[in-house]
Amino acid sequence: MTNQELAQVFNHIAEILDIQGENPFKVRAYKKAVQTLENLTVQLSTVEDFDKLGKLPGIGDAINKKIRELLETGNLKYYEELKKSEYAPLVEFLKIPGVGPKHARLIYDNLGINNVTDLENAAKKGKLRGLFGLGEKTEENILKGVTQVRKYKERFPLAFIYPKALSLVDELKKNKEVEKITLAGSLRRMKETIADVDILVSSKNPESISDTFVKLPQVESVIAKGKTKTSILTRDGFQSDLRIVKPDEFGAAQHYFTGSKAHNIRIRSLGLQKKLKVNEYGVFKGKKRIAGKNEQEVFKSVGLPYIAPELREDWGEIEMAQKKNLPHLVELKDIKGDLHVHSDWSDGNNSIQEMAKEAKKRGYRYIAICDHTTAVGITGGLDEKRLVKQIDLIEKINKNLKNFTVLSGIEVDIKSNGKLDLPDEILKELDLVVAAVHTKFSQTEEEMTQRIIKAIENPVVDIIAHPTGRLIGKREPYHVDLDKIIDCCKANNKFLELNAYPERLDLNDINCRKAKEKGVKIAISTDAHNTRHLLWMTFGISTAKRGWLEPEDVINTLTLNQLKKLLKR
DNA sequence: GCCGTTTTCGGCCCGACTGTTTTCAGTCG
Repeated sequence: MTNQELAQVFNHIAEILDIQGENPFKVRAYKKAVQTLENLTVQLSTVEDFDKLGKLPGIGDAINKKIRELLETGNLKYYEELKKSEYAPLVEFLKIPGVGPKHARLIYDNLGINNVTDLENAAKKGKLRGLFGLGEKTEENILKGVTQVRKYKERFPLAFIYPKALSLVDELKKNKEVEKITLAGSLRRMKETIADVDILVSSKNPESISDTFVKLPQVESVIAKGKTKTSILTRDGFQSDLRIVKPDEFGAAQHYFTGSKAHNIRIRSLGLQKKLKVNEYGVFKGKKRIAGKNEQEVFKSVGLPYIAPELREDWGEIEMAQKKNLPHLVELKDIKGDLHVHSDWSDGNNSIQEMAKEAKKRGYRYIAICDHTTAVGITGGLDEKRLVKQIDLIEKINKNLKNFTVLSGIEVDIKSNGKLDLPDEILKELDLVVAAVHTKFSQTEEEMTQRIIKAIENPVVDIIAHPTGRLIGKREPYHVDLDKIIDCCKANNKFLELNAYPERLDLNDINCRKAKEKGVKIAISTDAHNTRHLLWMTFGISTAKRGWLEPEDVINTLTLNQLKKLLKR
């Protein structure tokens, strides 16, 4: 049972308890445990005695015991009983915006409705109005909500949302009453998927900003509109929340609105210990406001240095900040090259020269052309003959380049038996060998793990590309024991890729951190198939930051000479 | 259910908006 599956169980428990009307703090305790489980860098199922990991935040005796039962038996009696509760089916209602545990319970207790279809019919027939606290408007909202859930139930990939969010910001900036403006929420923290776009504005004329916002061309409908808080649904199907504060409140609001929720709760608790109240308007000692103009002030008031948005998940950053031991995160400016890009020799759209020119323009010093091999089944995958020709061409291209080097690389396929798609003799001639799994994803964990280990143990291989094979929202990772893969890389002095291709982001944040903890270095590569894709490095960097990576953890922060030395070529 | 340099009991982050109400509960982030 994976951490994620454990988390799902406890989340389900929390929701059922919530509807049953349990002590809200008990519900919150379970949700806190869910957070902890989702953010762990270790798979609990692989740890012999997880008490040795030290105290896990929010997991006390009771939940600890339940986790053990789940891991040992695959079952939890308490949970099985809870699922038999007549209220259990109502958790479906919680997905509908505007419907929470109280309304779910109210509707069931009075009308006996326990599924979304019946709920929809009842709302259409006007049967909900008249229940205590429910009226005509609530019925309308439930109907809208049901449609919305069916239409847009997923989160959106970061790279899909990011440019659309920036364009909302650009539109808002046209209103001259905007003083400062920033993205906030999970988008500022650069999570790999985004549910909604949070925007924060400071202005002396909030109403004017709200008015502009609801009239933007992107607006499909207005969800809520107030003086300082307004929400819309965009035509692209995501929600965007706007918050407007006074100029000197901007920092406090920015911190509050960036989250995460768990991080904010910790900061507020730290504040409370110092008898301070922290909210979106500032930090207060009694009635006196002592901070809030910028985020640095807010952190300082609770005794912490500035914490980068990408770290604000309450997965250890507060403790590290208290010890003045925060990582110096890798930045885009540290990157000296891209170690996995394609050209028109395989399925890329641009020539080697064009890719090199664009990379140089970005300030890089090198780029590795890593086209596919034939096994991938992509037209134009390189066989031995063409690879030899490409090596020659790259040599010629390099003679005409100043302060920039094109490396001869390959994205060689790891066949299902762990052998590579090209002979070692030719691979040895290259500057860089990136190996990747593209076929037979259905292998067992044992088979897949051995397959990749065999590749890592092959002396010609340098980097394992997109190590888990997942496609965000489309394909789950293949079954692989990543701990063994990481250990094997460490033992053989090999590297793992953080593939910045927006739907991959593979390794993800948590696994990057795991690799770092075990001392395995990472190559952040775009897997670009045309010159525009080189821009995706931004998302690679943000994922790396979320994985706590520092420049020294990333091999493409090295100069060409340092890199060559590391690759022993 | 969790947690503790005020506490092993008694707290648990905080505020805006909506819809339904005549002062507030529910929901959301």
